[in-house]
Amino acid sequence: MAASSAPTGIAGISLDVRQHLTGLLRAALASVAPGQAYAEIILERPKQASHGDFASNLAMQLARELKTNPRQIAERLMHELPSSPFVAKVEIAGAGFINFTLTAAARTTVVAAVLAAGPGFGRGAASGTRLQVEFVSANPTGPLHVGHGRGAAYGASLASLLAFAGHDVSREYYVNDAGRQMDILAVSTWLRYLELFDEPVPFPPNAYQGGYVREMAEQVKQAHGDRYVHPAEAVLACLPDTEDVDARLDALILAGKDLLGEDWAYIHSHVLNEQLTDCRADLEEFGVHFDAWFSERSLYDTGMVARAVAALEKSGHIYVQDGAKWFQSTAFGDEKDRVVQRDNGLYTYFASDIAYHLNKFERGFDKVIDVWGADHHGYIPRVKGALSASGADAGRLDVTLVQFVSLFRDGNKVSMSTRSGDYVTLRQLREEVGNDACRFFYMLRKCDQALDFDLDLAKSQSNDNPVYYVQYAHARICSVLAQWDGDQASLGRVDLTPLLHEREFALCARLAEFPELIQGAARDYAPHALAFYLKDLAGDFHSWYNAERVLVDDQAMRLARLALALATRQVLQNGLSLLGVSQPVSM
RNA sequence: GCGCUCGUAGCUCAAUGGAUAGAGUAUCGGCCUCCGAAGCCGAGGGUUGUGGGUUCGAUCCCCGCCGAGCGCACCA
Repeated sequence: MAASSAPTGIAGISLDVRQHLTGLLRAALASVAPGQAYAEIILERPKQASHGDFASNLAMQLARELKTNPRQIAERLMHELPSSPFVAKVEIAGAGFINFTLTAAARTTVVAAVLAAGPGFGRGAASGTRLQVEFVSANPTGPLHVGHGRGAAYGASLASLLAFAGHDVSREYYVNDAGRQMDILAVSTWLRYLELFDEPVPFPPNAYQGGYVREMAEQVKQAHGDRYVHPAEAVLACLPDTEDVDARLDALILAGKDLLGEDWAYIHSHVLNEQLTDCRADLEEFGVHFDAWFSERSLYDTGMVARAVAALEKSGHIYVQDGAKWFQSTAFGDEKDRVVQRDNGLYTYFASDIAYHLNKFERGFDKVIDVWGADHHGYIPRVKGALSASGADAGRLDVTLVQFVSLFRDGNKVSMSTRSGDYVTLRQLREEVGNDACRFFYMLRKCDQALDFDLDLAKSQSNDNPVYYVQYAHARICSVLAQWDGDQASLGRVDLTPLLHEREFALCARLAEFPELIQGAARDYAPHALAFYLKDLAGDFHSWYNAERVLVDDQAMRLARLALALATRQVLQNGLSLLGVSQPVSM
């Protein structure tokens, strides 16, 4: 067993103590029930300290097959367990659990392991799998709002988590720079610009209302004077005689393209650049970084959209009806078939999205993860269907839905309409609550849970925000280390046997849990689990720190406790940095 | 109407099919001549929406019902 092959004693066992115990159980199993020798052996960490460090439900799982009382099976398994220098006690409890209690040395050795690995403690072995996480991908038609903020915090933390767990991760933002929405933003800006020259055209209710549109119009005026001015009458003359607001808006876009000619492209690209630059800066300040910004328009420019549709056509998944081309997504479980090319010849957003996802797959990712707003859930069957129809493995696409954020101010739900420009931006939220609190707060609920965000509460009670609780633990450790003023590097080699209190064992157990927590949270795409873990870790630390003094006179005791504090700080740092939350030395 | 995501303490939220369902907050009671009280210790607070099923065991898996949010475009 590991014990005999580890001459340095038990220093190396902490990371695979689970494996070690599994080996013991496997040996006992082979003796008790040879026919079940390959049954899965599960070891979990009991929630209650009195249940030991690890528990196995093996006996209960075998009960049915062996037609025997679980507790009897457990007794026999326990009797056949090989002895181990790491196991202090084995007990049968409850319905038939086998509970293992480790020796003191086995429980505290994690401290040395943490200090030896440092920032790498908890990092998974390289898996060799390439993942892509695409998130935010908001239309660059206005400032990011608090809903985007949740997607940004979730996606960024998820990507960091997956990378730390051992995967090769690429973070991507899909820029919708080719659609009608961008045209609407361009024409909105142009109309505001015309107003500045006293050529007022009634501003459409379904155009972008936000103040940033007026600001962009002002910028254009400053930079180019009256170059883009046309008489209001000329614009109005293009309007159709209809009450249909969408038709009127489309007519305005056409009027802009006709009257401005080549200059339309300038307005269009100017507003795009303005919004994209702002979005990028906003996210950077939020600690959210991307490896790639993928342009939707590039899919058209390179002919990939046309090729994707043509391929589907060739494989017989497209039919023509009412002048439009339809993808037969019902053949893949969708509710209805979907248009990929309109009767006017223009491709739909769906068409470019097919091309985009095929492109992702062509880039060789083993797994493509899309983080979408929950309102896009109906979109999943058609995208997966299109991938399947194109001969791709739709199972390589995982879509994670992030539920809505409802904002409350003064007890009232804040209406959130991008079009009306009436919403709280991510930037405003960050300024009110702070980046750290924002990032952590977003992570305190799993993504498929709707979030009620009370602005007043978040603001007035920011001191009660859990992020401070975790950061405070970090600052306290920094403080005590500073007062000790010794060589921290030497703490990695100290004798840990003075650590004997239950609170010290509990803290050690929490530290030892970190690597498997990382793996589990990465597997489940659940960065919130890390936030909850850090809260628990900080709690275990505060509880211990309040009960036991670190800087005691006894040299051996002092060093052992300093080592435990330093190891705790290391794991706090590793975890907080994955969530994009700072680790202040003092607060 | 159909589909997706949900329903857990007064409130905000956790819980790889496991043991007495946990934290925070709020309420109540304790702890600073002592390394940071943004902290700690303790108390009360629950028919996990509801009715069935699966099994040694269900908050978790399956079905019905009730309720909430979202979606059901030749918009993105």
